[in-house]
This record gives sequence, structure tokens and C-alpha cells, in this order.
Amino acid sequence: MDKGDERKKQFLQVALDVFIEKGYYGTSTREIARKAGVSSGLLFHYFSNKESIYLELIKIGVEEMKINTERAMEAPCKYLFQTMKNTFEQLENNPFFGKMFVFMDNVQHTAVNEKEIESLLESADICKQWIPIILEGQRRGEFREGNSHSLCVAIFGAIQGIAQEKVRIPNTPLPRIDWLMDMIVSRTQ
Amino acid sequence: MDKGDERKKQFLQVALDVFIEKGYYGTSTREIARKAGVSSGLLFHYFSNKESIYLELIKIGVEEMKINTERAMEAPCKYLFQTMKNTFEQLENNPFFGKMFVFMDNVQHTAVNEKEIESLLESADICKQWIPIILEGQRRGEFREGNSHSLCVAIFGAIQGIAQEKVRIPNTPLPRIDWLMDMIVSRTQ
DNA sequence: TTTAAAATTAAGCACATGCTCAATTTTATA
DNA sequence: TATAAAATTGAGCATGTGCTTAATTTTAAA
Repeated sequence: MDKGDERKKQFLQVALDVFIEKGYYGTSTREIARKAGVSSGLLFHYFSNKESIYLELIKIGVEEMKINTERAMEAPCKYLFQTMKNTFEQLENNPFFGKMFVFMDNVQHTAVNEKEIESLLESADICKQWIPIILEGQRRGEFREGNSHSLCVAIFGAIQGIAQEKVRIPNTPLPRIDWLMDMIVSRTQ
Repeated sequence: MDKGDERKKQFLQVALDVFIEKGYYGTSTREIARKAGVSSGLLFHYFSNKESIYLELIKIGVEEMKINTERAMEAPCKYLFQTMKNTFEQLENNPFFGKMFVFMDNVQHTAVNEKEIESLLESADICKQWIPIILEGQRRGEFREGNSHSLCVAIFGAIQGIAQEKVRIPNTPLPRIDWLMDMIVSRTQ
């Protein structure tokens, strides 16, 4: 176990907390260092600048949020159910997951002028990723008819909002997944 | 029309934009002043400090989010539907409403150590406000059975998440309200 | 037109910020 | 044990921050 890698990981964990609490611009490199219990100079030994810490966290988040499009296309309804179930389980059991969820949402609302960040966020747009899958589900009659983009917004907006609430107030009771499914599955099934 | 009041209103409008974009700590009083086209000294002629600008915006937001509990208790299902319809209409037509919606959500995730802010946010917890109304709806058989807090989280999480998406990408097509209602209305109706 | 009040500016203070860098300590290898 | 590499510190720079204050301009009432 490389000691340098451990430190870097520690910095990333601490930075995630501070970024969530104070936002990108409100987060000072000194505070990250202080909360990690080291001098601020050390932070810049591991990261070239503040932006690169932010960027590295975003990369981790994007990786975590990726969906398996192929498997999803095979069974849209089943896959959506499984994805929600997995998300809710992680929200209950893995604090890091919840934090990352909220962080990635904050990132989308914060303007940081950096081309690499912008392009990364493009690929992290969950709603866009899911539209073809929703469409396939509609074609099969599993999902209700109507504007598929709207359906996407409904279901992923809901997941986002619920996750936010869960992270903000950890003892929040998560809703049943079939309640959420009722929002988009076909009525005539 | 008082000139001073106009200026103050202008400051609040500009501040709302910057707070949303950069968060409380990332927002500088100089930037607010610059975007309003005046010197930064003038800002402190109208507001005693940065925190008080933030606080005043929160007060406006809390006022806007208030619900009519009495009317809601009379017809829970109808009132919820009407509330959502109204919210979506405002999101489509009134940019200020959408901004305020997102701002109030950000406020809840940002730690600003100020007793007045904390107590104001307590009263702005939409989820908590709605629990008794959901309960009443369940008693009448209008809403489905189950943990009423969970139901609250589901429906208001969804509204929050959808509103966020709408503000971030304004041409987002909003889902149909009856889709959202399907999440919580009784199946046997 | 005079004059008091209100609006506005610009300079500036004390402190926080991102980041650098030379110096020091710790670690691991030979 | 000697030594090179890696980890870590702490002072310091230029610039940005919240906020004050005296001076100036604009406004409006007498």
C-alpha cells in the first residue's frame, strides 16, 4: 500500500465533504489541508491546483454513475427497477455513494470555466443516457406512452430529489421502488 | 416608486443569480455590485453585510413556498394536484420562481452558521409540512397505504428534482402531473 | 435658488485566498 | 549505517475578500 496514494485518497475524501458543504468557490485549499491534518503545502504536492482536485472527484463520480446501456436495452423495465434498487441500497449503506450523488448534482449547477469539466459533465447527464432505454421500453409496451424525455425527467428527477433528501437528512425513509415504477410503467399491464 | 427600494430589489435579483451560480461562500459582494453596475460600497449602504442579503432572499423564498394547510386538509388529493400544477406552470412562465426554487434547495445544503437562517430553514422544510396532509389523504383512502413520510419523500423529492432539471436546462419538457400522482394515489380508486 | 438629505464613489484596512519554494523530516534502500 | 528519494513543513507572494469611511454627486423639498 503506497503511502502517497493513501494521502491522495484522504485528500479526495476530505475535499468531497468540503465541496458539498461550501461549494467549489467557497472551498479553500487551506481548509482541505487542515481537515486532513496536514499543511496546505502538502496538498499541492499531490495536486497541481484546486481545480484538479475537483476534476478528479468528478471523474470518480462519472465512473460511478455509468450505466450498462446494452443490458438496459435488453430489459428496460427490469433494468430500471434494478438500478433504482441498487441506488437506494447504496444510499442506505454507503455514505460515500450518497455524498458523490449530491456532489455530482451540485457540480451540474456550478459554473466552473474549464473545458475538461464541461465535457465530462456532458457525459454525466443521466437523463440523456436513459432516453433511448425509455424509448425501447415504450416500444415494448412496458412503459406508458407519452414524451419519453418527460418520462426520463420524471423518474430521474425523482431519484435525484429523493437522494438529495436522504443525504441531507440521513434517517429519511426511502419510498418503495414500485411506487416510483408506477409513475412510468404502462397502466394496462 | 422609491429609488432606494428599486436599487435594493435590483441587488437582490442580481445576488440571487450569483448565489445560485457560485454558492454563498463563492459569491463576492464585489461581484454582486459589479453585475448591478455600481460600486461595491453602495451595496453596504443597502445591506448591513453579505449574510443579510442571503437572509433576505431566504425570507422571500420561505414566503413563496408556504402552503395553505387548512385548504389542503379539506381535499388532500385535489390540493396536491393543484399545487403541482401551479408549480409547473410557474416553472414554465416565471424564471424568478424557478431560480428561487433552486436557491432554496441550495440553501438547505449549505452550512451558514447563523441562528436566524437555521430557524428559517426549519419552517421551509416542505416535506415536514406535508406529512399531516398526506396522512389525512391516506385516512380518506385517496392516497395509497404505507409509510406517509416515505410517500412525502417520494412526491416532493420528485418535484424538487424535476424543478432542478428544469432550471438547469430550461427547455426540459415537464412530465404530466397525473404521472406523478400515480406514484401516490390509491391503486384501488 | 438655496439647502439638507439621499445616493454613490473610491480609496483603503485587515485578513483570507491559491499557490510556490527552499528547508527539513521521514522513509526506504543499499 | 550511509544515502538518495519521498513526504512534509512553514514562510511568503500577489491578489481577492468583507466591510468602513470620508468625500462627492444627485435628488428633492423649502
